Amino acid sequence: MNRILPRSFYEKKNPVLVARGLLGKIIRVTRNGCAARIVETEAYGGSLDRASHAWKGRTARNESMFGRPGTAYVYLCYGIHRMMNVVTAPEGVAGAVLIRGVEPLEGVEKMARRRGVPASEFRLTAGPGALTQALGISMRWDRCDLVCGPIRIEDDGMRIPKVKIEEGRRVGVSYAGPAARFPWRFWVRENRWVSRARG
DNA sequence: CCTACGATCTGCT
DNA sequence: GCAGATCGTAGGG
Repeated sequence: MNRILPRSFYEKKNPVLVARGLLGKIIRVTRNGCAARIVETEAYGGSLDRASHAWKGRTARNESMFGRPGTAYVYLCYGIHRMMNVVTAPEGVAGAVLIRGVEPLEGVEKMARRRGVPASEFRLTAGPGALTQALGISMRWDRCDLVCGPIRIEDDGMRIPKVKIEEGRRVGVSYAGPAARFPWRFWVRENRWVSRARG
């Protein structure tokens, strides 16, 4: 049986550790029966990370980033795409991990219908905006609990060997000065469902 | 009130 | 490689 990741998993002070640790874990939307394995993540920090929404401080938009570890931060990007993050820092401190790519496991036909592309295609769940659409994650799930809420992150015992984890620069944050070069993006080497093959 | 813009994706060149 | 889609947020007047 799969084990739901405990709150302690998310309470590490460094989002980079959680970003690495989430590779190979399973995200499950209990309501619609869809599940997928996480193969690509990015870590985001607080006031010291210019690429982070929390860089300028606490606002109504990024409020959930300061919330309880093990909850979701879902936001709208470019007016079109929903982005799914896992809050990782202690309450009151900003820190999150963006889920950027997942490998479909269950409910694949539902995912294909939501996306409007064949289930066999790479586009089904590669990319942060694509995977939220595939899994049916909307703004309603902002701030929801990932330990006992409608979205869960599980461990089925699979381990990604260290040599199969690659790291590189985060995507789409070139405006962020030195922070743009932080190697805070992680993905599973040669996995088909990684949004971009290299960093 | 008004404006600029973004942790993206797609389709076309 | 590039433009367009599309809208909530934040900051300025």
